[in-house]
This record gives sequence, C-alpha cells and structure tokens, in this order.
Amino acid sequence: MSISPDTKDRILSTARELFHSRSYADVGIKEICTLARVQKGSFYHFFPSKQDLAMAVIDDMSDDWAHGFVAEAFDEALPPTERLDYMVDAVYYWQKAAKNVEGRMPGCLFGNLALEVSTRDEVIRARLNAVFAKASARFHETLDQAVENGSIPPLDTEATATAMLAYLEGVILLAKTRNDPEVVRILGPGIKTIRIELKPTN
Amino acid sequence: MSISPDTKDRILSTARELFHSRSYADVGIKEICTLARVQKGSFYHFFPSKQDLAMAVIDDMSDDWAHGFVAEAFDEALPPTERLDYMVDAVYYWQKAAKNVEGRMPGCLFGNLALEVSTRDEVIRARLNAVFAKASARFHETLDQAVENGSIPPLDTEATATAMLAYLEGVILLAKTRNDPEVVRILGPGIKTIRIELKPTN
DNA sequence: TTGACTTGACCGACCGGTCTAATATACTTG
DNA sequence: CAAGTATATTAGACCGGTCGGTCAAGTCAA
Repeated sequence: MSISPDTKDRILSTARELFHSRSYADVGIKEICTLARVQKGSFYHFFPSKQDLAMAVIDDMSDDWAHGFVAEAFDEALPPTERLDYMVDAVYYWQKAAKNVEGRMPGCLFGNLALEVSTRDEVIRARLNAVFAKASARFHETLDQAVENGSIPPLDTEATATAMLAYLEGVILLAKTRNDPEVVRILGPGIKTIRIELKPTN
Repeated sequence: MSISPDTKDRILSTARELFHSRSYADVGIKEICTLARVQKGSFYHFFPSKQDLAMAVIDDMSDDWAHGFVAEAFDEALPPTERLDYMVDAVYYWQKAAKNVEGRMPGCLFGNLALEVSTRDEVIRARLNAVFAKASARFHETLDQAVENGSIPPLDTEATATAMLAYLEGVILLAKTRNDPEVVRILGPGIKTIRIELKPTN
C-alpha cells in the first residue's frame, strides 16, 4: 500500500467520530486503525499513546469549533442576545442532524470526555478545562458588551458566562439522556434568563 | 470462610463507590470483587451481568437520594425558593466532602453514567432517563407551588423544572472538569433565575 | 543513503463471563 | 431431637477475546 500523506488526519477524524459517538474507553486503537485504514505501527508512529490521541482530538475539534460555528455565533456584528440564540440553534441543528444519521444523540464531545476521564486523567482533564475556559470567555465578552450597550442590566458577567456554558452543557446532557434533540430547542432559550448578580464591592 | 448475609450489599456499595469515583468502563468486576471481599462466583450468583449491576447501582442510589437529601431539600414545609437553595447547598457540601476524601470531584453518578453509556446501552439510558424525570418532577412541584403562592410570576413550570435540573447537572459537570466544588457555590444561585415562558395558548 | 513512514506479527495483562466442586443453611422427615 | 436432603451461597480455576502497546523488518521519496 502506498504512503498517503493524510494518514494522521484520517486517524484523527476517525478517532474523533468514534470517541464522540461512543466513548473514550469503548473505542479501541485497533478499531480506529481499521476504520482509518491504517496499521497499528503507523498509528503509534504518529501518536505515542491513546492519551496523546485524545489530546490531539480535543485540540482538533476545539480548533474546528473556534473557526467554525462558534466564530459565527459570537460574531461581533450580531447583537449580543442574538449570539446566544445562534449558539443554541447551532447546537440543536447539529445534534438533530447527528441523531438522524446515527440514531443517537452524541452530545458534546468535550462534556462526554470530561465526565468520563477527568477523575482518572489529569492531563486530559486540564485540557478540557482549558477548552471550557475558552468557550466561557466568548460568553463573557458577549455579556460585557450587552451590559455596556445597556441591553441587559449590570451583573457578574464572568460568573454568568460560566453559568450559561454550564446550562448549555446540562441541556445537552439531558437531551442526550432522553435521546431527543427537541430538549435543546425547548430548554435552550432559558439560557438568556440566567443571571448571577454582582457581589457587593465593599 | 463463613457466609455473610450482606454479600450483595457489599458488592452494591463497592460498585457504587467505584463507578462514581471513576467510570463504568474503567471499573472491572474483578476489582469490585476484591474490594468487596467476594469471589467472582458469588458475584455472578447475585448479578447476571455487569449491566445488571449497573442497573442495581442506579436504583440503589436513586432510592437513597429519594429518601435522603432530596426528600429534605424538597420538604413541603420549606418555601419553594429555599428548596432550591437547599438543593444547591447539598450538592456543594457533598462534592466538597468527596473531594476532600478522594482528592477529586466525582460529580453526579447519574450524569457521569448518562454521558458515558447512553449511546451504547439503551437499557441503562432509559433507566437514567427515568431517574432524571423523577428529579425533574420534584422541581416541577416546587415551581407549581411557587407560582401558586405568588412568589414567582407564572411560567412554563414543567420546562423550567427540567431546565433547572439541566443547569444543576451542567454546573456539576463544569465543577468536576475544574475539579473545584467552589464552582457549585458560585454558580448555584443562578438556578433561581432560570425562566422558560409559557407558550401562548391560542 | 538517509529518514520518514508502513507492515503485521507479537506481547503480557486484563476483560466479562462460565463452570464445577465444595460448603453452609433451611427444610423436611422419622 | 437427629438425620437426611434440598437449596442458597461460596470458592477459585479457567475461558476466549480484547486491550494498549512494542518491535523488527520492510518500503518509499528525497
């Protein structure tokens, strides 16, 4: 078989799909290799361990997000409130599409991995935490702008931003457990009502 | 060795601890047996499979909750708003205590299992869904009473109840990823601000 | 010729689960 | 009560399969 320049990419995207639609522990390297049409030796040429693969998958998807629908959702041209709507809609349509293809709602890869491995693997946990921190920062900017232009009353924008991210993850968790993307559509709008008040600065 | 009448209970509580502090896939039956001081033959005498064990663990913990702090939190004697505070506080102190003992925040067993196995195991997924439905029902009652006694304006109590549960799970997810129970204390109060409006009944 | 990449056999450890034999308890009799 | 029997429980060796990971021998392009 000839050398294909995209071997690493094939491994990465295959692993990403499998980890997302099942779980970290449930997907073996052998299975990834088979689906990616790669031999084990090649795999370990590119990734020293399964843990390294997981890190690469996380980075890969995080980048895709940052340059994909997250960038669109948090477009500075959009009014702050609409950005939240956009985000919820994007999650809804994404999960719905995924369910139509696979029959099951995969949920959020980061959330899935976080709950599965963060008590066992400090390195992965830290990486996932960084991804969440970045996501939270986008909400934070949005809220700061909303407060600045007066569209919402002052509040603890940093805490509320994190709260909104938490809410989104929680909604996805429940929707996945119900295997019903409609949960996202119904509960999603609630994200705009979350408020954490400023701590009195005395 | 003598026959001990609580073999099944030992297996159950050991499995519960291990599943909670690690994950379903990461904990083997052999390890459970060793810690519970039980032989494999005995294990499979009481539980036909690992899946059955998981179901039993879920039921076990669900019952403990229902008769434990959930019953206290949703005590009808408490004003509805205080019940939400109680719930958040309980989660906070519980997670904090667990972290002090084990060094890591275990999060919510149900949430953990839901994200790990619900794409692979319909039976467990359905059971977890039922547990969430029961929890959501408690929030629902609470909100109905709050609306009834006028302490909050009318809203879609059913959807909001689910949204609150989602928020709680999301907060726990983020806290676990940060391995910091303080996240629960800081974001927790936000649960009372979540509102999902009634759909216009036309 | 070098070095990146591929091949696929191989490794020990562990997985969930099975099985037979032993043992303790409970139930039935005389 | 004693003896015998059925049943519940325990003991632990054993099974095929899979796990993450290794390795020596190639194959290719530069």
